[in-house]
Formats: sequence, C-alpha cells, structure tokens
Amino acid sequence: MFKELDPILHSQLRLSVMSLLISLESAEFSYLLEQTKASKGNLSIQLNKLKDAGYIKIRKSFRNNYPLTTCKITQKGIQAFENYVEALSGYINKEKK
Amino acid sequence: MFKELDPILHSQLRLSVMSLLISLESAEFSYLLEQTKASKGNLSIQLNKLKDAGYIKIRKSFRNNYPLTTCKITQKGIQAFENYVEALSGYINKEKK
DNA sequence: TTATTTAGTTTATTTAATAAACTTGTTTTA
DNA sequence: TAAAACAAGTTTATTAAATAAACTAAATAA
Repeated sequence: MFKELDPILHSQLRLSVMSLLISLESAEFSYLLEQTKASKGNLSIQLNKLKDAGYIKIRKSFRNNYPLTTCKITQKGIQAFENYVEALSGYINKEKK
Repeated sequence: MFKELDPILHSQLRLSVMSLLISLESAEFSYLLEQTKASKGNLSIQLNKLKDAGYIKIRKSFRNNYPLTTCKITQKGIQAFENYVEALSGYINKEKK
C-alpha cells in the first residue's frame, strides 16, 4: 500500500537541495546556503550524503582566490527525485487506491 | 522559499497512519499494523507522538476480553495534514514559484 | 498447568539532523 | 606588516528520532 520513501530524499534539507538542483541543473554552495537557510555545516554534510548516493556531483574549484563548490544533479538523482514524488503521492492523495 | 515541513508528519510511519486515518476517520491498532507493516513497538510509539501532538485521539477499550486500541484523527490533525501537503508541494512541484 | 497467543508498552540501540567549533587561506586596516 | 576580520567550507560533538528487541499482562489452547 505505502511505497518506501527513499531515506536519502526524505529529509527537509536534502529535499530542498534536490528541488533546487532539479530546475537549476547547477548551483553554488553559497546559493544553496541562502536558499535553504541551512547552516554551513549541515549543508556540507547533506551535500556529501547526496554525493555518496550518486544523486549529485560536486565540483571544487576556485574563484577570486576563494574556494568554490558547485553542485549538479545527476541522471540518477533526477530519477530518484521522480520516484520519491511518485511514492509520496501514495501518502498524500487521500482518495483511496 | 521552502516552507517548514511539520516534523511530526515528516516521518514515513506517522504519515502513513495519518494518511489512513484521514480517509477512514477511525482505525484499530491491529489494522494500522497490517496496513503499515510497522512493528508493534514502533507503531505504539508513533501513535503516542501523534496523540501528544493532538493530531489523533486514542481510545482504549476491550473486545472479547482483549484490549482494543482505536485511533481517530482530530480536526487539528486534519489541518496539520493539509498544511503538510501544501508545504510539500513547494518542494516537489519543480516549476518555480 | 504450562505453553502459546493477543495486544500492546518499555527499554535499548542505531542512525540521522543539527549546532558548535575548527581549518585554511584571503583581505582589510591600524 | 602584523593583527584582526572575513570567506568558504569541513570536522567533531550533541541532540533527537526511528527502529528493533525485550518485556508485560491477561486470555486461551493443549
């Protein structure tokens, strides 16, 4: 009856990040920080979980001598997000079956 | 941009329970157990959290000499569920704004 | 009468989320 | 030019939540 909700995505912050990345395709650490209002530590950790799951790719470079972290959603991430949304609908669409 | 997701509802098992109760209006412990496939211990705890939040009422009685636990969603619970669904849509509807 | 089953609850363990502190290097300013 | 402040994160520690395992109490079956 109820499908499993992917635990990687069933987290407010990680879901926010994925939600942003799915329309942007690419975003900087600082952008995700301001959009999600998360702390830097928390964001850092959750980005790494998404990376470990293969849902995003993280690219590290420099800009104006400062480190620059850029994230991009992967095909696997897009698929996982779509599956999650599909599974969720089984919970929130009250009409039975 | 992203609304808070009510932490009481942002849990697979509690959301399953609320999803069932919102259409049934009343359900027994054993029914929730089989529908959600949760363990008894976990279900017991999560039902109490929903009760503590005022989202459900728990009625204890007996049937055929055995204890019978019945759950019913409250108006507050219905409202919270609707708010949760509304907030979620901000995460999963990819079209911006 | 001693297992077994029903219908749960409580305690303990594991995992996850968040906050606080730290790191490394850069820029400003006294 | 040395000290202070800032940028962009990471690591460690703390808190809280989810789940599993063990327990309880009464009822029924063997």
